[in-house]
Amino acid sequence: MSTTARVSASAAAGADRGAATPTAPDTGSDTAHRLLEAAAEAFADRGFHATTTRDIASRAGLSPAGVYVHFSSKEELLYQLSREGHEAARDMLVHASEAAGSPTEALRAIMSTFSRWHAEHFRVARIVQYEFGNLTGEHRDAVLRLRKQIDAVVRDVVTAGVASGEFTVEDVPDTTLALMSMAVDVARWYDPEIKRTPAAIGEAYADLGIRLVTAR
Amino acid sequence: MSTTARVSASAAAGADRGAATPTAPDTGSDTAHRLLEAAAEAFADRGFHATTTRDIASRAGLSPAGVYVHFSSKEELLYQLSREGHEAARDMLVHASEAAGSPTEALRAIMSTFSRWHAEHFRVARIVQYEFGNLTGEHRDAVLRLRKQIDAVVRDVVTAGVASGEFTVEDVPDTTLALMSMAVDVARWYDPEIKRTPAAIGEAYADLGIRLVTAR
DNA sequence: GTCTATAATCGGATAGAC
DNA sequence: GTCTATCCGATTATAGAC
Repeated sequence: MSTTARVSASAAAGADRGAATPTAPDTGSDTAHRLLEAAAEAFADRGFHATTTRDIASRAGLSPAGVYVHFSSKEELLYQLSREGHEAARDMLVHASEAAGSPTEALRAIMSTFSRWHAEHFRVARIVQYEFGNLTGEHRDAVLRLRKQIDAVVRDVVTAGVASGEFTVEDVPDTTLALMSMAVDVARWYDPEIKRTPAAIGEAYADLGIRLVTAR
Repeated sequence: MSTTARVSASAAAGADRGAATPTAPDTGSDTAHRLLEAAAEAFADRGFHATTTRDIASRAGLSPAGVYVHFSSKEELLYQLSREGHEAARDMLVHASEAAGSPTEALRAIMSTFSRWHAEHFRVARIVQYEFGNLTGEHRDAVLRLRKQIDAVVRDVVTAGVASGEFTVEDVPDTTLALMSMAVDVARWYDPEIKRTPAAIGEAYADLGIRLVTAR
């Protein structure tokens, strides 16, 4: 389904998954993983700036100083979470798109996958969508590149559907944005207490996505 | 257009607009207005927690202590902005809905008004949509009531359209939420630098809204 | 690799002069 | 109603013992 901005899922996943480089943060260890989980919960619930490193440390069962053995700063924790979240979302969309036999199937797969992910992983999704602005320098640039890849996957499907005559849209980039808005906003309102399951949300949004690209 | 949750715009607007009560914050004066504008800019750009009262004060041309003559706390500033923003959005939607002659017209008016507002007033809109969780106690309750009124206005239009046979939807509350998601998310991605005008966004989203409630 | 202790700074809010 | 000065708790990050 992808054209101009084709993203190979395997290549993208492999690029930064070699033997750990010596300077890279210690994201592999058990404790680092606990810290990432603690930070994800805190950032999603209270926001990046409202979260203290003490809060993260204590949720992970460490002293305040323990954080800095594994991550050089609070922003480094945010970056790891944001990057991994963006990569997971992108890879899911690439696979959904590639497995589909038509633009209609691809759009259904993309909308159900993407909106379901925003419900199921709503904490990471909130960090991905709403804490991007707290990244600094190169981290911000790196994540921005991932965001552009994600956008391209969806846009390419819409473009292909218009080309095949399956879709009728006023404007491809604008429609792409509206499709993504529906799925992204799931992270804002989703609450694990509600009755609707992430899977049901995904099915509903697949239908709504098709409606958005279909003229009366 | 409204039924179960009818909200009279005039009554709602008048309720809290009498002569200023002695205990109420000084939202009428020039300086208070400058502070609100300064806070709106800062909260929207950097978030509530990342904004310092010193930042707000200096943007308004005051010393750090000057803020507290007009507002009792940083949260009080957030509350005024959030409440006024919610009231403005609600009143616009009520008027759009009441002025329309059919559910189709009402939905077009609601979607174009609401999405245009999220672009034109994207700073206040971001505060309304993303800083709600930083309100405390009664402030939070009061704004939650406004949010329910806003939801009811849109839901009533969808319900009326289904009743008249103009709309075909799977589920009224779920479709209402998806409609609002598209408009709300405008506040996240809108940037005054882009070429699309708020009015054009409003027109496009009126069309997309109709598509969402129309079966093939 | 984790801790205790602490440096260095910041931030919300107040006191009291003008 | 605004200012200067300041209180005082909180916060990120580091030093150095174990």
